[in-house]
Amino acid sequence: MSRFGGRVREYPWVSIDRFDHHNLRARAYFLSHCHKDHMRGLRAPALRRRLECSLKVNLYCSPVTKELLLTSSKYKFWENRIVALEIETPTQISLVDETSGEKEDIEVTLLPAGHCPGSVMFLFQGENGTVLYTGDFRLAKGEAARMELLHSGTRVRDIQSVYLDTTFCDPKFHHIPSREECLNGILELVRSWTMLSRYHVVWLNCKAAYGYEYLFTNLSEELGIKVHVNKLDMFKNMPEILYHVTTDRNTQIHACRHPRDDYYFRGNRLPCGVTSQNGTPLHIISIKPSTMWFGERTKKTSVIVRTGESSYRACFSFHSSYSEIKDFLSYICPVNVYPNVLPVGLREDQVIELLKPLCRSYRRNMEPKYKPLGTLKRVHKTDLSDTGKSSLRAKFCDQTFHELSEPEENTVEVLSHGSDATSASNSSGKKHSDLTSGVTGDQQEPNAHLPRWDAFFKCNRTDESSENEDNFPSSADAGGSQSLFSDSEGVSDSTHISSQNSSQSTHISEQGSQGWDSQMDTVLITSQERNAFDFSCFNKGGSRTGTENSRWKPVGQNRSSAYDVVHDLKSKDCEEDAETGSAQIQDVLFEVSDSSRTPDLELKKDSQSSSDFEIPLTPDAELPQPDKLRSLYRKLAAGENILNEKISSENRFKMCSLS
DNA sequence: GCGATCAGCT
DNA sequence: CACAGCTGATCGC
Repeated sequence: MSRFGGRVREYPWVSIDRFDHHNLRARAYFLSHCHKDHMRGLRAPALRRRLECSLKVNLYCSPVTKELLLTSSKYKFWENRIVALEIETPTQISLVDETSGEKEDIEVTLLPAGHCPGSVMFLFQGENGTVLYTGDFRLAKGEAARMELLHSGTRVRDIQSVYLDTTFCDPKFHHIPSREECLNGILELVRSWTMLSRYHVVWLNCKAAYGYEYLFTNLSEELGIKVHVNKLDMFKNMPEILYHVTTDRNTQIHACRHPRDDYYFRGNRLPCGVTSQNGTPLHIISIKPSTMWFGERTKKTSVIVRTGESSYRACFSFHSSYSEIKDFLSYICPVNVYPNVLPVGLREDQVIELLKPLCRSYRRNMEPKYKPLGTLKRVHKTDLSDTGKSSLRAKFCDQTFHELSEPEENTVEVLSHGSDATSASNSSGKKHSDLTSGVTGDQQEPNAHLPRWDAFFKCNRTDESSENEDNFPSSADAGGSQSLFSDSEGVSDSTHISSQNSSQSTHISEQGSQGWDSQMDTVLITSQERNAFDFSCFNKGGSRTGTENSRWKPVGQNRSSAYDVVHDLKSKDCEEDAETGSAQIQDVLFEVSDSSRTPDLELKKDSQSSSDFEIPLTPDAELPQPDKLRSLYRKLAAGENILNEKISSENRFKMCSLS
């Protein structure tokens, strides 16, 4: 939850995502997206009165956010004061003090944030420097490098301060499976269930908030089944969403809600009340999207976990993972960073310690030579529908904005909101146990001269080969190490999957003993890249940067997602389930399983499952030399066995984490 | 009666 | 397992 106070220190006349207290005096308001914790005070009488007396005060947001906001009658009084700004279109705004006539100009640019429909980040430019307020965001690695307007010419902009979504800024959320992987897992589960019969239905147990729409649209698109929701009038002007949702309860996918929906579900009833069709009782499973639940317990490849006879958890996140945050921030490399959110279980000073190494002057002090900031990775592809905007953008790019210059003697300021930097001074006490991993997260940079696995393989995939030529820390594309395992057929794939199993199943049995549903069959779904997804619902009419859907597509990935039965505590119960379909679904789901687990792979799994997300380097292990690595890669690529050359699977992980 | 705040519950 | 909400109780205006 956002604890941002509303103001950035560089531009105190604007208020963002907060509308109470001191924000009542702002000269302009900004709303990044339509979640309640970013709308505090927005419909309060105090602000309403302010609006009536100050005729020049406006609220700026994206067109989709405006649409969603005005669907609720409680915000109707804003109607004539909301200015919808197009995405990625720099706009000049005059901040006028109506009593003194004092005026200050500021330029604002909306950048897509990938958090929920209409969500944006705000890039402010003015006489006090460039400031980026991220709102809430989920951006994949390398996404910042593809945002043209974060750059000036071919270089990244000189950004003074970033006000950052730090929801998952915690090493325990180091990796969260990508949107596509999560979507894939859910898709295959829903597909498997709904195809059993027309009486097999799925309840998506989603929270009451915007952000699940792309899940609904993709399921509907892929399966041809519309999603039942309570309300859809907010999408009345968004045909790309509207088409895939319905208020007709006669459908196999439900995302409807009821105050006591859990109680309903236990009584084999959907939240909308439906329990049978034509007299035939329904077979309902629930899928609960969660991130935190996964963050603390799973590894990279488990996207779906069965938690009960007919209950599943699906990994799903609106917010960037720790590594995505690090990638984003280290690419921007601002002078200052301010966390907007306190991750659960972390203190502010701990978050700050994690972020500080990614800021500019810290890096300058640590490295002997000045490391230039990034360059634009790929020129933004202009949408055909992008009429008029490209010319605007061209005009904008012709202007000479302050080019990136060597910063003066800036000191790193990583401050808490409203505090006087007291927390910025290093408390010499004990650090969070994982803090150091944040600092060493950049360790790959000194090894830039080493051959890189992904670069090596990309040589064969010429379609995107130009993309990885620069040497950014963020250049690990679309999942880096993960794609190493899921794409290469054979040894490493099954090794990786089975490596997840032991600790996973251990954990599950713990959960089982804590009173979860009785049948604790655990299902791990390994994700496969499948790029049939459309994220257009995020920013209606807005052009998009190269989001995940425009990345490389795997060649020859024809088989559907692999499922792996990990643990079947009570196989007897499965027989009893036969009537409701649980047994059938196992047949459908688990076509790929035990055959991939050879005895020697089983032996290795323990060493690999010791840490949650990354396998740390063994302290005294020596790094392979470049020529050695090169030959290893060549052999791996050719499918040759390398095990007899002392390269255990553990070392393969190390190489993977290097690249 | 409304809003703000908090506890409790997903 | 708490992502983002809702409901209900209480208090003050």
